[in-house]
Amino acid sequence: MLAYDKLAWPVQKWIRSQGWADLRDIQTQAIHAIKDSHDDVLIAASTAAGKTEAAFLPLISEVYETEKEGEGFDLLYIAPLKALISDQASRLEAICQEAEIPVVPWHGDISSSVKIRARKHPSGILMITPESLEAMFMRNGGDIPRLFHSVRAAILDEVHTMLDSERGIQLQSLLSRLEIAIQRPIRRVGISATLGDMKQACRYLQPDNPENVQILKSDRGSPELRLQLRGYVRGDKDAAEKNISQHLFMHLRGSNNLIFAGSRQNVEIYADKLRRLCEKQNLPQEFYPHHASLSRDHRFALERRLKQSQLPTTAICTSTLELGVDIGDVNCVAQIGAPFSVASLRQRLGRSGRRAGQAAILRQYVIEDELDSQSNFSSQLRLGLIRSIAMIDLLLEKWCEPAHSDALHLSTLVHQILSVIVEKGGIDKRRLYFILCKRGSFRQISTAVFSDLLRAMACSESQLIEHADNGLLLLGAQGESLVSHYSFYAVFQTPEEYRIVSDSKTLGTLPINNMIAPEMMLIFSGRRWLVKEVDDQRKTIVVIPSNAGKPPKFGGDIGNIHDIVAERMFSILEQPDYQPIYLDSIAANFLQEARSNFAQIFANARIVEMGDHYWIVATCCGTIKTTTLAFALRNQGYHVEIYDGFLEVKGNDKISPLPDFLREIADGNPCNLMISDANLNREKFHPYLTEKLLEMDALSSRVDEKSLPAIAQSILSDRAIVKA
DNA sequence: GACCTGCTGCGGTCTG
Repeated sequence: MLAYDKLAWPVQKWIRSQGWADLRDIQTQAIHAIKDSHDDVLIAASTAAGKTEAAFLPLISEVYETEKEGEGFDLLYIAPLKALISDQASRLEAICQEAEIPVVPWHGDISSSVKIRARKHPSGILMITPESLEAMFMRNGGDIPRLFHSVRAAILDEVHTMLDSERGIQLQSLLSRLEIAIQRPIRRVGISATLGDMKQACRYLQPDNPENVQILKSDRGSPELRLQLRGYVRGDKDAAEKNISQHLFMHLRGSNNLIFAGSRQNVEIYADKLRRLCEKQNLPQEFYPHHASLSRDHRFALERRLKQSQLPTTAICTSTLELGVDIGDVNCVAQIGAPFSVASLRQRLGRSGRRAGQAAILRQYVIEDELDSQSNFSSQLRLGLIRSIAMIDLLLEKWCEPAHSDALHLSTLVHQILSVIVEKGGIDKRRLYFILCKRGSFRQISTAVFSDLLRAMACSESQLIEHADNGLLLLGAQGESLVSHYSFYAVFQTPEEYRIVSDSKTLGTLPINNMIAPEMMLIFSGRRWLVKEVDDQRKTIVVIPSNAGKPPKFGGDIGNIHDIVAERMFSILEQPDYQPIYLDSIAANFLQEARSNFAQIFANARIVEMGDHYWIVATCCGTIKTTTLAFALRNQGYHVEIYDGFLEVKGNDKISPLPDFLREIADGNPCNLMISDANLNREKFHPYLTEKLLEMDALSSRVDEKSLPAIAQSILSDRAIVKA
């Protein structure tokens, strides 16, 4: 039977009205998989391959063909963005109109009257955010079975954003709570364009039976890729930025494009330069900035202008335009500076070349320092360029990062405990453990850790929960106050601002979303500082001006470079014969310099003594493992700076030479990995945990203790060969 | 050496 024939007639009618010549490959696959089995399904296909329709055409057909008893929603669609929900809702409405199936978008911008009506007569497709679903559990917990008993499937869009993120764990927990509430399993349908590890996504969708998830893949329709990587020397003042802007202006003007500038500040810098170039030539404006600090109206107007395609438009943006809502086809994607992950590079590139016969175009710009005798070794190795090449090559090989997935997520567990207590109005400890840990998304949590956590939540400083005489867990005073505010539903932290103080003067504020500890360097207000003290109570960081000479390498969040990317960077540095064809002459020259400097500095070794008590170490690992080693060294008294796959280490007379200490680590001697005075309060509910629980959480997510001896061994081996 | 995401219920005022 043809896939088309398996669809209900109103759906067939809609397809005919679209004038489609054929169903796409992924849609055919999905129709067969969904209609012929009850399996969970993972739909993985490139952007604009018709994934949403692939999931919904057969599911809407099923809803249409099935006689339902009583009221209740038929399908549950969950997406990470409000804009995505609104966008998809209007597309689905057209399909559902003929079948008379209601489409109900439900998020913070939807009026309460619509929600009240839908709650009164639930039916059709509920399209909701994780946070709004959380709110439903907490405000109308008793109503959950009536609303959801008839749900046929849960469709999770952009599922890659959920894997092992706080929101993802929250959503997984909500889905398992939903299944417990309606006393039966719910079929899962995941949708994504950017999955590094299909098996991991299957485990996310169905932790009990990952092998029963049908994986549907389609590469068809991935366009030809044209790419160029251009190198620029930093030069005086903003010479490089000026030259890049001029190049962008020349090549992008007159069409729709996206420029990913890397940070909000860079977005403003390039938007300003491009705007002035338009003004200078008396041309109408077509370059506009887009990032999260700009007003909603401004962002929305720009998105609409891009989508309507009437006027040529280029958005200079941060990751705001990387995901989700359809902004139409884009001629070219420019990336300034090395991206942070291959996954996000792939997602960005997916915005270009979506029309048949059109190529996707990537323009990568890299700025490197001018070298002199004082140059830092990271400049000498051209690490920005090397990382860009590594990422582009991995992109071409269709690889992207899998998520890190051993984290305990204790902050999110605190959130879910409070939410279940509210939903049930009080609950027995064993039942709570069953719902959240045994059956839910917190399966790594032992009963002992769970008890510790409950104790921390009940203690006099926290007062999140309390034990009633009948053994039930209830909300405590602080818990009551937290859950009564609407800011509770989101599980992720909006970064806190710490005041930066030097010489008892406030320099300004800095969002803290990384571990800041004494002896770390940070850049602030264009100057270099050394952190002397971190006061979590007063939210202040006391700094003093740091020594000139070495550029500080800490400021902002450290991006998580994956091990595979770091390994590829070393193989690019070590293989003189490999010459990517997409480099311009300056970039090719940078690469040559990088290789000759690498050979000169390291000369086949992995650890190099640069002077008295001063070493450079090539860890050849990604950020987590490199950071793990850095913590072990810092706790031993070394001063350590972290780079991509490298450490710069300074010792002193009182501690042993670095190779000796590495030998101890290689022999498996235990190391102290935690910095007791580091800021471990990173997530929303961390302030309610004990020191011990915080350390456990950080160890599970931020470092990789197990790999430490192996890293030390490979560094110490005479000639450690990096695999290509 | 970074970015992004989300939010209820109720009471007040205004409009037709």
